[in-house]
Amino acid sequence: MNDRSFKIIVATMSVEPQKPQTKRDKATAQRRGKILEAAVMCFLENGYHQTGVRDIAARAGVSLGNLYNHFPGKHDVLVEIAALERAELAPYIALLAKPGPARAIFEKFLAGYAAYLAKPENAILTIEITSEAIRKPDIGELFLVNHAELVAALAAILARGVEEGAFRTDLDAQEAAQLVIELIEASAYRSVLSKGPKRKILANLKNFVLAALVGK
Amino acid sequence: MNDRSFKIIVATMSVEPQKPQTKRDKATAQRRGKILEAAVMCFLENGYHQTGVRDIAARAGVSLGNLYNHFPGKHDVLVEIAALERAELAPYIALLAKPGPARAIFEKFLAGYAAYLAKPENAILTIEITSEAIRKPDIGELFLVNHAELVAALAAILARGVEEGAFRTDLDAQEAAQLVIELIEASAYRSVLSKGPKRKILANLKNFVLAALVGK
DNA sequence: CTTGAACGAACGATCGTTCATGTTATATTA
DNA sequence: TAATATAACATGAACGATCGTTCGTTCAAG
Repeated sequence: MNDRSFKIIVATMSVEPQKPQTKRDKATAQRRGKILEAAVMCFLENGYHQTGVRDIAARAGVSLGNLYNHFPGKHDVLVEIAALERAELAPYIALLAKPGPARAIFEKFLAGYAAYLAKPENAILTIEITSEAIRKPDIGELFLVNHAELVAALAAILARGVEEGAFRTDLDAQEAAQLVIELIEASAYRSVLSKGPKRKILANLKNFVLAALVGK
Repeated sequence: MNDRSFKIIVATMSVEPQKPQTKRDKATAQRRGKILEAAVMCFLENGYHQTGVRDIAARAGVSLGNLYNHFPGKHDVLVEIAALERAELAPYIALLAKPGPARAIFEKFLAGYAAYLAKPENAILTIEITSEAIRKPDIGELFLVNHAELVAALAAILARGVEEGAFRTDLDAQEAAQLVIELIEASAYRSVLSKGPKRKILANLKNFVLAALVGK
């Protein structure tokens, strides 16, 4: 498994505050990061419900009791991870907000976001969180906010594309954006589940989506 | 919650054999059906991992020990449910195999399958099974077989549609079928998760998909 | 001296499964 | 047909394991 995404997650979370940063605060932040990192790996390998708090603590090299000094409970660990996952979407939203020809930007976004989800660790973690979101309201809300943000950014550029004449004139930007996001994600999940060769998935996805948007 | 789908499930499973049908066999089949029905409801309400064997037994009005006379274990209950879910796809596959104009049949299929998944109980149950399929090979295989069957049937009619001139000539039927199925399913799951009004989802889905297929 | 991080034993609950023990319906006898 | 043997059904207590969480204590930093 690739450790890259964990690094990102840990890096992201250390940005948040601007505290006095005593020696102890620093150590605490590191511990929290280690725990989150360990939790992500556990959830990826065995799923949220099959992972015990002891597994996380052991993997993080932290005692069971100490984990509860840093997190109120198991659920809160997942919530924090879900929030960090959300932060990883920021670059793609930023990309969509850039100036330039709508269609070119869209294609860049499509390739980038699809590549991001093509990594099994990202896809599986998202599935795990989504699955939990069905019954845990706080996670569900977080999930929907992520989605809405991404869809809104995409809808904006689709609308601009319509104005530029790059897309069909009768395109409902909002709904099309929803569907495109869903299609990218679903396609990624399938490729993770089937474990087959995934070389041509992106190309087919691009063809299909562009046909739907351009309609020519 | 709607009890209709459970009835179907139970009815489906009673068709299987053509046994001597003693009084005891009949009672046993009923018990098994009751247990499966109860399990489905539990899984829908609380998810697979949050459901205990005792919950299933209690809901089915069966003793804990007796449940193990009918099923080897909890996992096997889910496997059986997954298999029954698969059987529910049969009508849609059959629909795709019918003769007639490809486009009309496709539109009928699209509406039917989308409507099926629009029922929360179907969508959630599928999510639950999919989620489990990631780490349980037997369920995963079952899931992929379902999918492959549906995709193959859809690909066939898309190919016919290309011949008939109803769809774009450069359409890769196999890949397009994959994507269409994924899009229908993903769209349904989102609608379940968001709990918002879902009246216009089908119309938008249809527009989008047809634009992608027809490309005009 | 105060504070909170760090620890692991312990708690109560629940998990999936097994088991000993009746209790029936069915098949086999007479 | 009536009696009996048999095998499946039905039951809930019990098992060992593991769950998430709490607690009392130690120890070092502020």
